[in-house]
Amino acid sequence: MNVRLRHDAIVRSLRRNGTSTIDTLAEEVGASRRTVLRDISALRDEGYVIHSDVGRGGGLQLDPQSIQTRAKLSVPEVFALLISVAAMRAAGNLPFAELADAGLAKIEKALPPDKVKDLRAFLECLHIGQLSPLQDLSDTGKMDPDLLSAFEAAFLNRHMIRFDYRDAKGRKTRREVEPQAMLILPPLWYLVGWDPARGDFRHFRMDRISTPEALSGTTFRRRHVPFEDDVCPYSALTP
Amino acid sequence: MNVRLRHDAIVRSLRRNGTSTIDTLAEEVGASRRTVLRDISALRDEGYVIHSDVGRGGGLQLDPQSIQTRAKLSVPEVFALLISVAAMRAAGNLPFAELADAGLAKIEKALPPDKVKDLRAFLECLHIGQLSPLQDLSDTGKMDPDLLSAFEAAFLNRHMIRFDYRDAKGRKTRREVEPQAMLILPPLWYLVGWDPARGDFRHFRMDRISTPEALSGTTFRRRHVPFEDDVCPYSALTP
DNA sequence: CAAATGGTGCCATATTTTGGCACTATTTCG
DNA sequence: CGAAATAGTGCCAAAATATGGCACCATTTG
Repeated sequence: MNVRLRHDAIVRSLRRNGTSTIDTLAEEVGASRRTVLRDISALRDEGYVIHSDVGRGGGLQLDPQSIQTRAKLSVPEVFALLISVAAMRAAGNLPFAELADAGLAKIEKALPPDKVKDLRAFLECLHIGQLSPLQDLSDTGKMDPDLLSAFEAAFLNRHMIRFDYRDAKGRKTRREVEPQAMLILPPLWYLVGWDPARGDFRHFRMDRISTPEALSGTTFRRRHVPFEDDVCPYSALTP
Repeated sequence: MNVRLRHDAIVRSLRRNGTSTIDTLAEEVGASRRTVLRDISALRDEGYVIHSDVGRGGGLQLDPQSIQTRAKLSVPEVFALLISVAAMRAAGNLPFAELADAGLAKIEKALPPDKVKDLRAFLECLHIGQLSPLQDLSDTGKMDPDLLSAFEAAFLNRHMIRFDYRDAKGRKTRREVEPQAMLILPPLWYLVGWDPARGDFRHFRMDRISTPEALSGTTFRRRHVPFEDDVCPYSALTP
């Protein structure tokens, strides 16, 4: 039997039985006592907390808190999770934020080093604040699902971004802007772009953007984005 | 060299070079052509998308979108991430929600089956709505970090929960309630408990709860929690 | 056509994992 | 106390697995 499968079988068995002796485990998974002992040691190295009591009535016990998933996530998925948690905690008073952060920190540690750099660059563009309660939210629409990949490419590689925009009065325009920052005023999200044609910053509500596209041939330099005092850039999770 | 390390080395090399031939890779990682071919095949099985072109000028190319992390998360961390994303998306209009969901679905698939059942039971208790803009948020405090583990145990095993509560007027009481639901009105979180002593439901703001403790000897039955119409129970991510 | 590339099957060899055994240390039961 | 039950370690031969080399095939490019 495969090592991986045997480890899983041992964990399952420990979870089911509460307490098991090494010999019981060995019989259950069809391996020798010696091998099970080696597996236990390996599981401990992996982070599983397994208590042991020697003597009559003793045995092994798995701490259920220490059970770990080993999900494989793609980089955009990690970005999305991170943004969600960051936005939520900024929206105020997220319980369990420490745990969510700990999870994200682990995920971040598992990323390739240059992706971590990308992640931090992305987070630097993220500004979070509180929306005025007077804002009319009645026409809030759905976000274009292509936004994240277009934005990821645009922010990370300093590409300009082109999209169709429908403003509050329903007028449609085609825009080409430098994506300088992302502003989150829950539940609304804005792209803060420098519009070269107009020589000024413009805020675009994300749910009014359609057919976004990063212009891979272009680059731009970062500008100082004038934010009000109560809007602060998001500080990265792990310092 | 270790298989794991060699796989990592191959991925790194592919990421750095853009296009590599098998022979270049073999030289770089110090293995034979045959072994590198086997490794490429294994990486593809793991989910890496590697394009190949035969003929002069051909070679291998790694699709950067397919790079995966393999973080190991504990179960409470998964709960915390899930709650964060669920709450955020309910708070309105979370961009990239699909991606975050996809990530969570993967994580959920990697959980042991009984933990998935727990997760769903937990989510059934989660009700999410919109806070009235008139609510005074000035005295919002920090959540007790022990809340999640106490709540997890209490919700999943139907244990009563005991805690100290400080109400809006600053009066402190000690409570023992059945945790029937969790109500999220961002940015505030409430425990909805049936108080047997008072024979009625009570709402407790989570940031006013301290020293929570699941009473492991007790159980209770689920009651119908009277929610207003605009508060809906959170529906699990993967159907 | 020849050269450059990815890809497969086979087999002997190198490496790693496994099982068995002897042994130690600790606890519990009678 | 002594015997039994338990976890844990070190060592070595045997079993299993990974590796490298080779011959070979298919496709593309010049």
